[in-house]
Amino acid sequence: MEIRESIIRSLKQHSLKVTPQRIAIMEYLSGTKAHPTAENIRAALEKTFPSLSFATIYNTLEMLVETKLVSRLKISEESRINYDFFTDPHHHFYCRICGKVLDVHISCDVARKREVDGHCIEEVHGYFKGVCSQCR
Amino acid sequence: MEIRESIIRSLKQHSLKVTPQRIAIMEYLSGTKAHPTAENIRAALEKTFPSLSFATIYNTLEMLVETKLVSRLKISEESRINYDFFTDPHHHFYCRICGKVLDVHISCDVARKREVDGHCIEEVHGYFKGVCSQCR
DNA sequence: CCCGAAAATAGAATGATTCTAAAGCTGGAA
DNA sequence: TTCCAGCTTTAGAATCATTCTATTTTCGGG
Repeated sequence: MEIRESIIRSLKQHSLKVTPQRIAIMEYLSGTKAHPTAENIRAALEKTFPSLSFATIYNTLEMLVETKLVSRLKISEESRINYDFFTDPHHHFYCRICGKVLDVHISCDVARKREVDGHCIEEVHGYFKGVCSQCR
Repeated sequence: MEIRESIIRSLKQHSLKVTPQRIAIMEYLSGTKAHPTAENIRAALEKTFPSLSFATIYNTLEMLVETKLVSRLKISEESRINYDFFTDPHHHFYCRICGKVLDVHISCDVARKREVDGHCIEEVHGYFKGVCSQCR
């Protein structure tokens, strides 16, 4: 399988061990647009990995954030972190009715800046909050 | 005093009781550019209010957020909330070295949008992360 | 000045995330 | 192929910012 192979390749590139848990978490993240939380990941994988622990999930996510494959979204009002398999830079929308986190398709000059007020920018998060088109 | 009067006025406008704790928290917030956390507020006011509890601080902050006088920033990497006495809409910068949250002075068209992808926007947060001018 | 309602307090509870110690894998070397 | 050191996983405990609870105190209209 295509995706599985590229996941294994990217683990090896960073000299990280290839484990079924890591592959499953990465496959799940890369295959969804839902910006899952750690709990979502556990729920999604509990059939195939009944003993998958939060420690493993958080360790894997930490590793993915370090290697810039995934970014952490602190957008929800529920004090949970949503994880986004990083493709192109884009902004996000949080619906206060249904709680979903959605990608926003918009061109943003500001997000492309490499510095502001003399500060060096390494990361940009654009968060919109309100009511999504479905919940209106 | 000017500021104290306007604080009292805005509490009365929302038919909220005027208490010394509320005034102190609001005065402190409106007088700083540091985007304090609940803990920062407690530390700043412990001399004048030795028994000020977190419940009071969080209740007051909740009330200020409800009345749109203050906004919650989830920008730091330390899982704490920074509070911003709301004046004009503006973006924020988080320095991963010193941990400070700074105002960003930049004009942003995207932040003025009232909807994206059919979603109704009620709130916008622009978060930049990196190394601030002092820490560079 | 009184009194009911709202607010403040101390301390317990919550809940997402992180840590810990022990057991289980992974993958390079022999 | 087997071995083994070290990295990973696991269950469960710990952490810690925030929220809740029960009680006491304060506010402010009458």
